[in-house]
Amino acid sequence: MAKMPTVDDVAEAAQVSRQTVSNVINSPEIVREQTRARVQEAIDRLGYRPHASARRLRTRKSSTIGLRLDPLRDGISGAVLDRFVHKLAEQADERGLRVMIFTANGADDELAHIRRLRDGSDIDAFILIATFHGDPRISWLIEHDVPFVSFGRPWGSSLDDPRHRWVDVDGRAGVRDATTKLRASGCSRVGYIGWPSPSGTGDERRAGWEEASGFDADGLATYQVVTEDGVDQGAASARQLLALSQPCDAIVCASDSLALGASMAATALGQPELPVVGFDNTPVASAIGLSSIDQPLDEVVAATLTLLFGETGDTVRPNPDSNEQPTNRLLVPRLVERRSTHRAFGETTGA
Amino acid sequence: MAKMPTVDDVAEAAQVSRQTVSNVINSPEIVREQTRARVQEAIDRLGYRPHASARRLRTRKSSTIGLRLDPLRDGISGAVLDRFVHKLAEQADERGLRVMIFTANGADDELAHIRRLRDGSDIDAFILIATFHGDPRISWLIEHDVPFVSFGRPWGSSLDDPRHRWVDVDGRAGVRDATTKLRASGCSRVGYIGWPSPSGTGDERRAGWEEASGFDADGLATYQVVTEDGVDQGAASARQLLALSQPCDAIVCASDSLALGASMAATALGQPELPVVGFDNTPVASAIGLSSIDQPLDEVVAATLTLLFGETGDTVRPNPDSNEQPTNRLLVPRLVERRSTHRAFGETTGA
DNA sequence: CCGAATAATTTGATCGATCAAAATGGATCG
DNA sequence: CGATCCATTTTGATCGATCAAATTATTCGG
Repeated sequence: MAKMPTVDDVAEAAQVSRQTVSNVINSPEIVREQTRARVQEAIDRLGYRPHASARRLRTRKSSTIGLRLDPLRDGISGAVLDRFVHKLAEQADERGLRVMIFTANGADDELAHIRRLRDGSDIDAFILIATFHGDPRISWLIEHDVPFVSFGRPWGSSLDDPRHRWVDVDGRAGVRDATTKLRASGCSRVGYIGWPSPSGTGDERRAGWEEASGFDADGLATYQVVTEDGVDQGAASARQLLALSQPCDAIVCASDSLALGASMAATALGQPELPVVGFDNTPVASAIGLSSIDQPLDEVVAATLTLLFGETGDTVRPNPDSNEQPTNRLLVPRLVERRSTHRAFGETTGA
Repeated sequence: MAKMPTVDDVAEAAQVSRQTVSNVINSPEIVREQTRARVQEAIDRLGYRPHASARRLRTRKSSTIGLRLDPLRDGISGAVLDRFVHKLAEQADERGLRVMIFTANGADDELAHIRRLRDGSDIDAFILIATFHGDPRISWLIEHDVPFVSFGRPWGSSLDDPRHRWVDVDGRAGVRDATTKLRASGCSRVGYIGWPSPSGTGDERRAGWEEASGFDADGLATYQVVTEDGVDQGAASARQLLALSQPCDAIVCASDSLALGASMAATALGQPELPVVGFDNTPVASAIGLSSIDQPLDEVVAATLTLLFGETGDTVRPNPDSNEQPTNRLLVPRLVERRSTHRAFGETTGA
């Protein structure tokens, strides 16, 4: 690789001082237009690029976001996080930010990584995904004053500590709307397949169904099945719901995995038209024409970056300590309708 | 954030010079044990961490790998790349390397990004994924002497330019073995569903089937269907293969999407036991019990890093210009057997 | 046309580490 | 005992940029 030109090289070429070159790059408005043009020409001609490490050393910020990739889940739902990662890379780039990824085994290991990256000034801010009840990372990050935003609301304690900025998707509203829609289109007994409690996201989603299902206490108990995530589990649960004396005539699930299983079971039982709705709008859902509740990841990422860096900036804002402005965002998901509910909704949407 | 200690702080605390502190960290073997221990104690006590940017400025290397995330594919198969990313983050970490991700729209945009990151000394080396025929990135990177390795062999020209280091998975062997195995277990007419030519990976996979299928020219033409990727396409193709006067009694597919469709179609036609094999071992395959050919991503990543950095090092090796040592690796995938082929193989493996 | 105020540019110091070379301290040996 | 050699440690310079303060150029009112 040829030796890269430095500010001094450009300065000499443009007959100005190094600082002026620096100004042309960082605060062009304070440089006279005529000078600016001359310097810019030299920059282009020499192919100058600021040396990122030198700049970071001096300015003491790295403009880099750290993101830990969750351990691979075999489940289908891991795909959401992958989409999140992708969107993050995209939008970070637009703000002139970099994204660095790492993996860790468990929260402690993750904190060790964060500490190392943070202390080495490698990374300015972190994004946490998949928060859980009593998440030790949150308190540690607050304690050590490391700027961060979590994708996932706090569960349990410290529910409205303004120092914890977060973005989340309102799964309850998503499920509620889907259920309402199914009922409005004529389904009278909408069943639900969800995860065992306590599960932050899972409980929210179930609550959405309960609110909109129109069942009384008995009905609520009858028309929901609690099970671990998985295609087989979804299939078994669906068979259960369809074997009732008054079988349900639509099913909403806490995940696409469950929905896929439910859908296959329904087909096997000769009811391929049974409306089934999943959650997360994973590639599988789109591939097999399964309606699913889609998390608005574009907005999630945008909100995350805004909370961290402000509307357009690329400088981290410190952990807030007052209630001056909102420190969190709860976004509403939307139902993507596909074959699996066309019968119910009577529309035709591309798969 | 409290001010971080520097080498000088540690030096003072341990009553040595800054260089000795530096040596303790970078070449402990040249420091007297007694001194080393004292310095180490001071490092631990003060919680010192080298400032990454300062080090990079001086050493002129960033120990950072750049990776472009492909545009999101809606297909199920995108999952392979996600797994790749994950493994890469894991193994890079073990070598003390960092991974920085970015996105781009098309090869040109990607090159612009690469250039920027490279010129800013942000990144030492790049990993390319999803190479294609006449890939412009390859020649550009070679031309500009940017160290890189591609996951994906070169297609078309420059087949054995030693300056192009690559790692790939031998899809042909994978499909061949799966086909052979099916035939050995009693299937006499193994069909194939694959992508239209020309497609580097697709053509290789098909060739594997052709080599092991045992068909004559007529049979080869009859028992393969060419189609775009997709679940619906897989289902349609499978129906076609099963409607033959001599229907096939097993199907191998170029992807899990196709295989999923084929499997569903077979079930719908009352043949749920028809052996179906997919490719990529995506989460869906594991979720629904579909046998699939698994790319050994651990090995792929290990080989990639070895080609770039040597056996254990963390320093990039320049683009090689001679044939001294191998500059590529072709790895063999392995069949993961699940429900979809249990009948054929007579085994019981967990899903 | 002068001096104050403001704009534009330059100079010197610094961020925190490592490199290269010089200095120190012992051990070895004739 | 003194010269030599090796192991260990220290000093001075440097990587490429930006900050803070100083300097020079320009504008404007009276």
